[in-house]
This record gives sequence, C-alpha cells and structure tokens, in this order.
Amino acid sequence: MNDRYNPKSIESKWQAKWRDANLFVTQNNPDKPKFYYLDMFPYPSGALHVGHVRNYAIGDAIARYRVMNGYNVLHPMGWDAFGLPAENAAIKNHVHPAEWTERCIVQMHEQFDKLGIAFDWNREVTTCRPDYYKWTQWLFIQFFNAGLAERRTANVNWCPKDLTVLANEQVKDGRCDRCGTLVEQKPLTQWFFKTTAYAQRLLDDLDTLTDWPERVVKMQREWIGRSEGVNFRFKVKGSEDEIEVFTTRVDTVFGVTYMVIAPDHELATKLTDGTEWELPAREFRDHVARQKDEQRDRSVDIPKEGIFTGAYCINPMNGEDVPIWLGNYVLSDYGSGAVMAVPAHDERDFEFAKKYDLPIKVVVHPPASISFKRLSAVNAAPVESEWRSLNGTSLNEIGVSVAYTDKYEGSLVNSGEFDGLNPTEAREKIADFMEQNGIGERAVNFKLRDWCLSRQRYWGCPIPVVYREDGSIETVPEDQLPVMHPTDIKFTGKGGNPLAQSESFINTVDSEGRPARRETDTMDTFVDSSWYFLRYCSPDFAEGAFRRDQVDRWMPIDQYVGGVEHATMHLIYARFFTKVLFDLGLVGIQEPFPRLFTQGMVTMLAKGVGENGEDKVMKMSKSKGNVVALDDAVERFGADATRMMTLFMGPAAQDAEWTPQSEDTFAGQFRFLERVWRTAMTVKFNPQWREQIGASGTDADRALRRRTHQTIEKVGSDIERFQMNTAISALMQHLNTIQEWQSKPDGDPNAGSEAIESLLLVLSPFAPHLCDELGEQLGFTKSFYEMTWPSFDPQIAKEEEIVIPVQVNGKLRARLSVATDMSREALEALALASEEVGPHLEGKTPKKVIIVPGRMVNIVV
RNA sequence: GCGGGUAUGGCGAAAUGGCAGACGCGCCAGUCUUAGGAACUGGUUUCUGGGGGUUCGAGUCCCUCUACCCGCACCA
Repeated sequence: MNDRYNPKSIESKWQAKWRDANLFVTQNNPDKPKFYYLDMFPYPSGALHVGHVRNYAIGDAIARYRVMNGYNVLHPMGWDAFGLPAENAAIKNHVHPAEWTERCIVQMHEQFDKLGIAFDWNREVTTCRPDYYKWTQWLFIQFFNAGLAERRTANVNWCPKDLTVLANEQVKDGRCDRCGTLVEQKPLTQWFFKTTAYAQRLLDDLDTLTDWPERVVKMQREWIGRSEGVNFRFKVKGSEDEIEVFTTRVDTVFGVTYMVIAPDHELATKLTDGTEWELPAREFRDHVARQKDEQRDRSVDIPKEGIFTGAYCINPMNGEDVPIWLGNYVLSDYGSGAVMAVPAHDERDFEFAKKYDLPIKVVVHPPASISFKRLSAVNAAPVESEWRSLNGTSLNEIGVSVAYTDKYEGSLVNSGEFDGLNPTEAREKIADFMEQNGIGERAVNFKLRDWCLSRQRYWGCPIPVVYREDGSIETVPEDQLPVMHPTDIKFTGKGGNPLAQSESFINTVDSEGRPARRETDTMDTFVDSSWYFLRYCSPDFAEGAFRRDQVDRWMPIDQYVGGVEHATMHLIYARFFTKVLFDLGLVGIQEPFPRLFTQGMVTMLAKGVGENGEDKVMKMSKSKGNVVALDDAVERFGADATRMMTLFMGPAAQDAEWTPQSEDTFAGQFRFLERVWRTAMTVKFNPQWREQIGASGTDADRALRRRTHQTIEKVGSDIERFQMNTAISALMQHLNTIQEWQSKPDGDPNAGSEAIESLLLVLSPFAPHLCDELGEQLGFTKSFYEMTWPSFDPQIAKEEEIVIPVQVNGKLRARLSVATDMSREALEALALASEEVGPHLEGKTPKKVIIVPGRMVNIVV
C-alpha cells in the first residue's frame, strides 16, 4: 500500500475508471426526480485557468451532491464555438477557423477531464458544427416566417479594426469589447430580431423570476426601460409635415418653448435644405456624429449643443409658434427622435435654454410646502419665494438656476383650463383631452432595441437566406440546410467579410432555379447560445433542433450558473428565444432559467493594463496575462486541491482575488487532503460498523459521532445554499475531531468507521479522486458517485451540554455549563446564584431577567 | 448624476438580533526524526469604516456620513 498521498497517480487512475465505466452518463430512472444543472458554456479558448475551475467546481459539487441524493442529473458541457478569436487566429497563423477551434476544444476537453468534472460528454454540444448550426438556421427561418426577423437599414456600431458590426451590448465605453478599438457609427442594412415585440412580456415575467439575484432582475428591468407617456404631433408651420414627439410629462405641454430634433432626424435635412440653414445643419450633423463616437469613449457628459433650423411648428394645445432646433442631446433611435422642450421643468432642456437664451416658461408651481432641499438638489438653489413669484415670467430674467422637475407635487399655471391641477392629475386630464380631440394618444416606449444579429464575419452561423434577381428574399429550403461555409477562403484580415469575397458561396439559385445571391452576413454568437440548453436535452437528434418530449422532460433548467456579465445580453436573448419558441408551439415553457446564480469571478493583479499603464486587479484572463494556469495548479497540488482551493477562497457569489498569499492557502488545502489521506489510512475501519455501533461509548466517542452527524447536515445544507467555503470548513472541523478522537485511548472503532465513511461521502463532491481512492483502500467496490448521501440523526447531532453566557446589564459576567434543555426557571436560579454574577448585582434585586433557553441569560439591574 | 453592492485580526474569511473572529493562511515558541511540500503541541492580548437611533442585548435592524467596487448614464 502506498502510504503517501500522491494526487497525480490517483487522479489519472480514477479519471480513467470513471470514463471506462461511463459513470457520468445521464441517468433516466423513471422513479427519480430530474435535476438539470447548467453552467454557461465557455468559448473554447484552449486553456483553462483557476478562474474557470471555480465555476465548474461549484457546479460539480452540486451535481454530484444531487446524484447522491437520488436525482437523475443532467450536467452537460459544450462549446460556444463561433466567434472572432478563431478568425483572428486564421489571419495570424493561416489555420482554418474550424481547425483552430476544434484543436482548442480538444485541449479544453482534456483539461476538464484532468479536473474530474462529472460532465456527461455524450451530450456535448458544439455550436460551430453543422449538426448544430443547421438547427440554428432552421430556427432563424421559423423566426423569419413568424415575422420576427427582418432586414432594415440602421445606424450601427462599426468596429473599424474587426470590420464588423457590434451590438450595443458589445460596446464598452465606446470601444469594441473584443479588441478595444474606438467604435464608429455606420448606416448598413442589417438583420434584426424583433425583441421589442416581446419587451412587455420580458418585463412582466421578471416578476416570476423570484430565484434570480435581485440585481440581475433590476439590470434587466432597466435595460428594457419601459416608460409611459403620450405621443402627439406638432404641425410644421407652412408645410404638411408633422413632428411627432413622445413625452412622459404631457402635463407640461403648455410650457413648450422650443422643439429639438435629432440631427439625423428625417426632417432635419428637409426643413433646412434650400435655406440659409442648410450648410450649418449639415455641418452640425457631422459634428454630432463625430462627437457621439468620442463621447462613448470618454463616457462623460458632453455639453449640450444645438442649432436653429429656421423653421417653426405649432403647439397643438395652445397654438403657439415653437422654434425647431437640432440638438446633440436628442437620440434618433428612441421614441420618434424629437423632444418637446420644457426648460422650466426639465434639467436638460433648461441647460440648453440657458445656453441659447431660449425662453423659459413656468407651468408648474412648486407647492408652498416644498422643501428647500429638493430645489437645491441641482446647482445653486433658488429660494422658495423666488419660485412663487415667477408666475408667467421668464426665469432668465430672474436668474433662477434650476428647473423644477418634480412630477407629483405642485399645481399647474399658464395651462388654460388645466390650471390648478397637480401634475399627476394633469397628465391624465391632458392625455384624455388629446385623445378625445385627436391630438395625440397614450403610448409606451422601451429603451430595449431590436436585436441586430448581422455580423460581417466568416466564423459565425450563416444566415440561410438568398436574394432573388428581383431583389426579393427567400429562405433556404429545409432540405438544403445547413448553409455551410465555403472553403475557398483566404483569411487576410482585409476587405471585410470573407464570405462576401467567395464567388462559390455567393452565387446560387433560388427555389425556381434562377440565379440568386446568398446572404453573406453571419449571426451574432448570442443566437447560438440562445437555445443550446434545449439541444442538450437531445443532442444527437437529427430530425429537428430538439425532441419535444426530451425538452418537456428536462426543461426548465433547475439551476443555471454563470457570470453576472451576462445579465443583460445572453440572459435576455435566451429568455426572448424561449418565449418565441413557446409562441410557435415548439416548447412548453416561457422561462428557461427559473433559478439563476451568478458566481463571483477570480481576479488577479494584471501588470500595466490600466489606462496609464498602471497595474490593476481584474478578472483572470489570458489576454491580460493575469492567469494561474490550470496545468500548473494541477501539476503542483492535484485537481482535488485545486478545486477545493478555488471554493475555499470565499463565498461563491463574491469575487475572490488571487494574491501571492493564495499560494500558501493553496498548499493548506493540499495539507488538508493529505491529513484526510493519513487519517483514513490509519483508522481501523469496520465495514459492519452500522450493525455494531452502540449508543454508549466514551465521551470522545459521543463527541465524534455528534460531529459526524453535524457535519453531514452542515455540508448538505451549505452545498444547497452555494456556501462551499463553509462546507469545506465544516469538513476540516470534522477531520480535526477525528484526529482528536484518535489521540485518545479506548475509542470505539465503529464510531471511527462511521466518522471516516461519512467524511469521505460528504467530501467526495469536492475531492472525488481522493475519496474514491480511499474508498477503494477501505474496501468499497463502488465510486462514491454511486453511493447515497448519508442521512444524519438529529438526536446524535444534538449537543449534550452547552455553555450559556450570563450577562449583567449586557456585559458578560459568567459562563454556565448546563444541559442543553435546561428550563427557563432553572437557568434563572443558577445564574442568580452564580459566584461570578453576585458581585455585579451589588445587592440589588434584578429589575428584569431575560432568558433565552439554550442561548443566554441577561440580568438587568 | 441615478441604481446596486461591499467595509470584521497581519491575510482569506465565519457568525437564525444572543459568548465576535469558526475554518484556513501567515507569524512566534516548543516537541519529534524515515530532514518532508514534514507532522504534532501551545501561543498570536476588548475588536466589526465614522456618527446617531431602536432593543435587556446590534457585525446583524433603522437613519446618516466616508471610502472602494459594479451596473446604467442625455431614454424626453
């Protein structure tokens, strides 16, 4: 028998055994409940680091725990395998993206095996393989047929380096989140999924996601950004044109003193063309476009700027002439791209009006009781009396430096028949009036935009569409799917999308045999990851994207785990997909992930990556050079210790920083496993302990059994609550107790056997290799993965005697060792009689004695 | 600016409103010898970012301030 703990040999031994026995194949026992545990699948970058280990060690502990508790567990893994890195590698190393990707997958798969994660590899899903993307294309066609995929021209984020369009979500601080290049705006014809059609449902159903982290729900709610208001139109003076505006503050409509439209609003050129304002307007538009690019970069406020168009429109409520301006603070893609400006009651309009000396007309009076504080919230505050004296006069004249923006308190003035109403009532009354008189109508607006899924890239899922000679669109017939990538491509990194340069790819025929051109855009990889969780249910199904009966069996996912960085992208897209598929009758659920956990990332100091070349603590990543490679970690301490280390670093939901001191902690985990090894090897193990164990025994025996049963309970409940760090600390305490027990004479070997067997059982989800090896040494013939999680006996777990603190006026004065269930009265008597307490009573009678049985005594004098 | 989070020994961190610092790391002293990535024994001394409040009792609940982190950021 080898008496040293040697992780290298036992880990490879057990990994082979598990593989040969097909141990991790998903069970389908009809008598057992199902549990679908899913980690967000990774991009196959080729190398795992300890940051990855943490994610998958959490999942593996939970999956193994569930298996041992009698569930059919679906715990799959796959690859989000389309994407830019493969294409960049193709350009750099002249290797085909498919080949490069497959190579990375092999490497990463090997690393997962090295960690001993219990994935069912029979269900591996790879989004870049034809058997997967055939169905991504098929799903696209279903969306298209349902009217949920459409082509239109839009200003999009364009990365001049990657030569591709980016979704808003892929732009971070104005830069491409892949390569860091400054993003530009560029008009292109693009494919969109109509996510906006589902905005309301995506918002409403957030209420059902009670087991999501609250902050993720909040982020989605904000991202969807619903607001209620009124749409109505201003006629352009001397023209048939109208400008539509959306406002949430229709109560302030009598305070409109100018109109601002986005510089790229369709009327901007129309109003100014052929006038003296034409050139300035064009220059302004270009200026703002450049400004927008730069602004995203700095992510700071840029000053408001505008220019008069020379045109006027008419306020439909009071017939007043309203000058039309172009402004850099109006977004063309929200609402109708035009804003009715009410400077007296909107900070942005106020700032603009002050700058260009536009009139400011007060239409809401603050209430008499308004607090000074609210007014002073912005800039130097006007005093209350100043506001009340403003009736009808221009704020400019008085020099008040703030807009009154409260939308609930106050009363309307200068608003005709609506004078005197408070803003809330006025919003309703004026909206009613507008609807009754055909001026406008109530409307809801969302910040959520349609999902631009086009990418001008080779290594993505081809969009299965052809353009006929007459320019009309048809989808590729199902029997011709998948549309595969052409192979006659040279990856040069120049000239945009390689697909668009392949004649063999572009030239095709339509369904009637006439010449046609293929769509050359490929899909955003978020499309691939919006349904992979369904594919896992029947990964080899050749007749469809998924088997309905299998989806019904496994979905929804019982526990979904991933990084919080996906809060507003992947998680919204996947929810959108699921709802569409529900509406198409393809799945029976509306929410794919009722339970979500966002684990913290492992961070580490990265050298010289800050804006000014300073060091910065950030998420471990290959590109920043701040990684502890999996191979190094496993080489030094083994997979089991590496897994335990990443779990022990801190609470799973919190980020954990890897520092030089972490190396010592790491060694500590190894030492713990070594002690487990030594202890298991030296204990006298009796396989029949269950039958022979007695109720009595020495104090040490009873203390050991107590600890054993406490540990079983603690570790189980900690795993269920993602408290892996405290579960491991409970395991350590258990081991300490066993060693203490071993150091004393006359211990009952049955108590020791129970303790060691239980320890290995509950340690096995964390350190499966070590446990299986020790199990074998102790004579077990099965892997712990196949055994049942031990049950605990509350009677045995219960403390026999506890120490009760006695306080006098809240100060600790004595400790009493008493029986666990000592009564209130007995406790009081004992406490008052205690020697240590007496002097502190100073002979006085206690006013009050607070007793929490089993907890503490507090005497109030 | 708006929203959210965090703040506890030398370090990572524990603590249903009830003995703060479990567990681990580091450090100090000692024991031992198959000198190892040793192991074992003992020690590491009022302390929960600041101020106020509720309570018999607050790390925990409430208010407020400070620092750091994250998300959103002209959404009319």
